[in-house]
Amino acid sequence: MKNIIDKIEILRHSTAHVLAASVLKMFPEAKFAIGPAIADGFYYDFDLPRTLIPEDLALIEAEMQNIINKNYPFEKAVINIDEAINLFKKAKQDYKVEILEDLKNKGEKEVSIYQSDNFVDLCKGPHLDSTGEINKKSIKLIKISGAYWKGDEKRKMLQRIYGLAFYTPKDLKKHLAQMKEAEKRDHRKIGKDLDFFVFSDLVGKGLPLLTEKGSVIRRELERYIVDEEIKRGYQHVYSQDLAKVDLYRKSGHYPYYKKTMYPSMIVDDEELILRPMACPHHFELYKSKLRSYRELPLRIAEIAKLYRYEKSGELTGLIRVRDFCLADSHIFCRESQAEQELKDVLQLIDDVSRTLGFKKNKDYRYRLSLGNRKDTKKYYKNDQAWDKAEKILKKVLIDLKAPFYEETDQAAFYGPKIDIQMKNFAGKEDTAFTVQYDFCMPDRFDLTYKNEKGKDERAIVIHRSSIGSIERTIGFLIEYYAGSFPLWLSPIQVAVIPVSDKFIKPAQNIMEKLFAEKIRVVIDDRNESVGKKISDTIKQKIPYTIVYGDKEAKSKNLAIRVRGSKEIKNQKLEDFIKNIKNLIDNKSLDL
RNA sequence: GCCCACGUAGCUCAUUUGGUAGAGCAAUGCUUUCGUAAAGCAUAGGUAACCAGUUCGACUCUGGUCGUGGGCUCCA
Repeated sequence: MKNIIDKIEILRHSTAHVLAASVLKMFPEAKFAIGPAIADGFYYDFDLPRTLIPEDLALIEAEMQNIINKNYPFEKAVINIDEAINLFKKAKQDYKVEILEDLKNKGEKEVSIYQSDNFVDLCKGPHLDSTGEINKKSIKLIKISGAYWKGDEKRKMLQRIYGLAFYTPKDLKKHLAQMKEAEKRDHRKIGKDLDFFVFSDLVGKGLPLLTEKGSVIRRELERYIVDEEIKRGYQHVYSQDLAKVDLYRKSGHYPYYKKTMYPSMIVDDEELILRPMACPHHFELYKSKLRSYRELPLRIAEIAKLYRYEKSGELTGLIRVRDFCLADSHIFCRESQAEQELKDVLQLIDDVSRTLGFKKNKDYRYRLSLGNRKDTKKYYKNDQAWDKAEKILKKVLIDLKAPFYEETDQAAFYGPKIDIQMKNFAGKEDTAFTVQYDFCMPDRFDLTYKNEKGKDERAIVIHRSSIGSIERTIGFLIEYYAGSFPLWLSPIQVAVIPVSDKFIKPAQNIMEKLFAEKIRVVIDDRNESVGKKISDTIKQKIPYTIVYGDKEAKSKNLAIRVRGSKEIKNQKLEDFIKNIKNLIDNKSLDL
């Protein structure tokens, strides 16, 4: 049953032991926490007498090489758990003792320990036979960071060392090259280089300012999604960014979300707050009149500005901000309609993703985010409803043959959800879009409709975002296309370059004709060489560049350079306009 | 928020142990009027993130604040 992934995990975990052994040499009083294999490598958490500095990594790595050279065997011994506790107590390994006591409480009778040279570690294994099996040229320590013991921010912060480990130096090199490529595609770097967004210390952290170019991208995405949703039967609304705190007390968001909400402000006798979500606003819209079963499903949608006080260390570029715009919607329906609505939402998300160029399975996958019945603090208590909701979400995913995986303890407090996880070039995943099944809010807000018999019935709410947070989606797109946006999203679609001053006038005429057709066009009439201007349009990733001079004036044909190609296409202006408008209207991914 | 690292011109970066800043690109001006990845010359541009402290003297050392990055935790 062992496959290659398991094997490389053995290598990675064994390398973590070698790391720990090296750290022990440098710091005999070091305390050891845990050191698992992770994607691409491993880490180990230590409690050390002093904080590590980056230069330490080279020293530790040198010691690791040494241990590998010595080819120590990994020797396994199975011992009684009380014996193990005594052993690690004597060694003053508090963290290991804590792990052992947890194991003992769970009923474990004996545990295995592994020894290599003088380093003994509690570990269930398995391991390589000896340290010499590790190729010392295919491992590398990469970074130091802090990490809470047991992931609990109230516990001590330990020092974590991350490393990479592969079978061959070639694999390591390949991985490092990929990391470099990801760095080049980093939306923060490209966003700055191509002038999409900026940050200002004075405006504040987590509050990006979209430049004109970035704003074009946002406007196009918003127009697209609003039109698309209206086509599919959504009612698009505008509601306000401010609301009384009472609204969130009623929705029940307040106790759960208090930490991520901005503090309230008191104006006259009202206590107001910047909204962290639009749900309750849409509920109030729903409740503004008596609803009939005939109106359902009722889909209220909004490009909603939301404010969340994210911890400062969590902010990154456009991916995680404190003030963002969510393509949000709440679908009010009968329980019997929920399955079809969920399927339609997933279809919408698929269509949106395809339009943006993201590929299912390759670029994104589905996460069925489940609750935890035992955690009544985090989740609304109603076991039966949770079971039902989780079942229906799973059924929908299976029916649609969607590639998904399950994760517990990832649900919203009011119900389980399907998260669409987008993978970036660095291999990390972020939630792009989300679909949630809510049986809790309808109770709290008393969301009802009149059924066929004129009796009140409880509605179900599906929360969903189609194109996600616009900011985050722009971030994904920047990285996905490395700034070379599809034509319809390109801030500048066409650049016109007159060969010399003599041709500025006719070039302006061309520009005006394109402009009149709502094509985003600029003219580069700077006193620079043609080569220089071409170089600039390439740097700016402008899809089409038209060079205009004597030849074009005589032939009435345009010389068009298409992004990504060195060849020059010749085309009449009318044909070019027709062609490009067609590509824009179809949101073509090709030029 | 916590651990670590970082913050020098619009951008990318120099300034070897403390002696008050320099380059390329960009910008502006002039020359050139140019054919598909960077023409030439000149000019201007800095309270070294901010605030204290140590020192005869701080970009450099110390402390604090703000911001950025990588993690932890959290999440759209």
